[in-house]
Amino acid sequence: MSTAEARPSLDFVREAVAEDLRTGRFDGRVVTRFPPEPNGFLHIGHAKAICLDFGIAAAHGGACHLRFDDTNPMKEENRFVEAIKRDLRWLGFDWSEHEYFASDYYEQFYEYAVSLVRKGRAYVCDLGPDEIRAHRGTLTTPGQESPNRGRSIDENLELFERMRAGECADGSRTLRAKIDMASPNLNMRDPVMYRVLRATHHRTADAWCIYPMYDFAHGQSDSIERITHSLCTLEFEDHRPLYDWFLDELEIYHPRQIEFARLNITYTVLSKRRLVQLVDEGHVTGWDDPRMPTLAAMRRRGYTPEAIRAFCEKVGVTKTNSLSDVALLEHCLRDDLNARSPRVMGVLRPLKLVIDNYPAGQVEQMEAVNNPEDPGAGTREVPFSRELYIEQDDFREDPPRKFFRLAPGREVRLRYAYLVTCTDVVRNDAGEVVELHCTYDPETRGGTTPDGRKVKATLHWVSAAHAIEAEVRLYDRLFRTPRPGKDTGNYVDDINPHSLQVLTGCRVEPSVCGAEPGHRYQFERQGYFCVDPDSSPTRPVFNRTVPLRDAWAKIDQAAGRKGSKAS
RNA sequence: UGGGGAUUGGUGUAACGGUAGCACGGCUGACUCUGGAUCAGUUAGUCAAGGUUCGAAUCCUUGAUCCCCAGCCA
Repeated sequence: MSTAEARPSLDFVREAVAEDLRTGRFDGRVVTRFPPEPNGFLHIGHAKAICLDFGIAAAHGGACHLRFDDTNPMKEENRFVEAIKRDLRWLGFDWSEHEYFASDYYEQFYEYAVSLVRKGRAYVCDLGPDEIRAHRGTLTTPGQESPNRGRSIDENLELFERMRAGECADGSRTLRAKIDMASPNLNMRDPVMYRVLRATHHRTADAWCIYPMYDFAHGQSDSIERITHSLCTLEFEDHRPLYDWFLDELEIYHPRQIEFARLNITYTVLSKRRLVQLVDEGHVTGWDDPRMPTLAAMRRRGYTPEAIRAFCEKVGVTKTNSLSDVALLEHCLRDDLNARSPRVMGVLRPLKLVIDNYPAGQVEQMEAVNNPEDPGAGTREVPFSRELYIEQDDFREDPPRKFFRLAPGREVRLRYAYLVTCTDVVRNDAGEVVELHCTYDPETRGGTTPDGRKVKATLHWVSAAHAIEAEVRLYDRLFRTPRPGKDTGNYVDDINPHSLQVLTGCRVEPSVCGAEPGHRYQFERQGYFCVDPDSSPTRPVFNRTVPLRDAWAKIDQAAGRKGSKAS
């Protein structure tokens, strides 16, 4: 074809879709699906799949179905389907009327199974779980055929009907596909299609006591919905022969399964099993604990859907097992937040600063820019007075090299206000600095210097009398190693004990008063923060979404490593 | 010792026989009323060995390493 384009290259999945479009394999249709099991919350690994599934459909004017893969009533709950839908919408995707459940197809699956029995391709097996395992063989040795493999079609039909009718005890019998017990692919060694299980299903309640296995449900669901491209992760590559086998034997519409590598990110875990464990064992406060990699947690922490989508686009889609640097995620986050977050001043660890030559009782309203990246965001007024709070970190009595902030005798700018010079230091009995005295230069109102003199630092501040008291929750990575469990053998041992630091008595400028949960700010020179639902009207609670890149912190840390850590 | 995948700078990802590029990170520097942002520069790579070819990350051969599979989970 002459349609070879010099556009940004397509990933291998999109290329496969493009090829199918060229060859007319699916009559020009593109229909994908996102098939979560409702047994937990969606995490950022799912976001990658979601962006792919919905992205490919959208790129070709096709639909992406949301299908809950609910074939295991033991683990699935309605609260998870609700959470999944909420998170999908938040991420920015719309499945319109295409909301399905594998459990909607149970009757159809049953008929499919019966037709396979009639064809002599499936049989009822009386082996228990342990016996089935023993008969399966190993990776290097073939399995043994079930003693029931030769049952007559009529007997299989009758037995399968009795399984459904509730005449068999849980685990006593299964329906199995008759394929090849010597196959090198263990999935083809007469895989179980149905098991007997008395559990109340979150949707079908007690209508069934037999439930189909994933392999006997997924492809058939895809087929029923006339999916064209069924995208899944690499571990299902071994299942594709079985996916194809069922569809071929059933002689029904046959989508194409394509596998891609799942997402991994440094300093976190992204398997549902592990996330469940973190929640159940109380290592975090819940699925939406802001330290979790779940979408609900990231939302609460202040991540934007745009940042997550940008990240998913940047990591790409391949078959390579990879480990993405969390720094890339944070870059995407900052990139988005920088463009849209209103700036505000907030002091996390307050240190009182008194301007001796500023009139007591006087209050000036200083004009501050809301977002230098967005002129349309306008300005606001911030009250200034004689007694202020600045950040404890912004003062050093004995400033190290390259420390440009406040120190005895040094002049700095108070952002949007005045230049001040430190004249005195007040200490408590323990010798800690508890208050600073300064003088200000009235000629520098607004932070300007009519004489053109320069100061190396600009500090954020709040007026002591006007500031609002707040709680701030500082989050660090949940794990202290890039690959949790890699060296310790147990990822739980790598949990970072300092992943949450709660600061109380923080002071923020009055303009944030009344901000709704979810509202995001940049606290200048500190990072991006977001109002937590735990906030009350009188006392806001902020989550630190991500700190600003901090050149000084890097210098300071490097110096600290060499020793000389004066207290 | 079975089967299925994978292998390009520290990390992620392009290149489809013709100059190994982009992004993140790192490091310089410029600029700055956020030590932010921005801008400029820089660092560093084709798993190995053979072979084919004028020319190989790409094709062939042999080997190495890593991941997945022995649930009546998905």
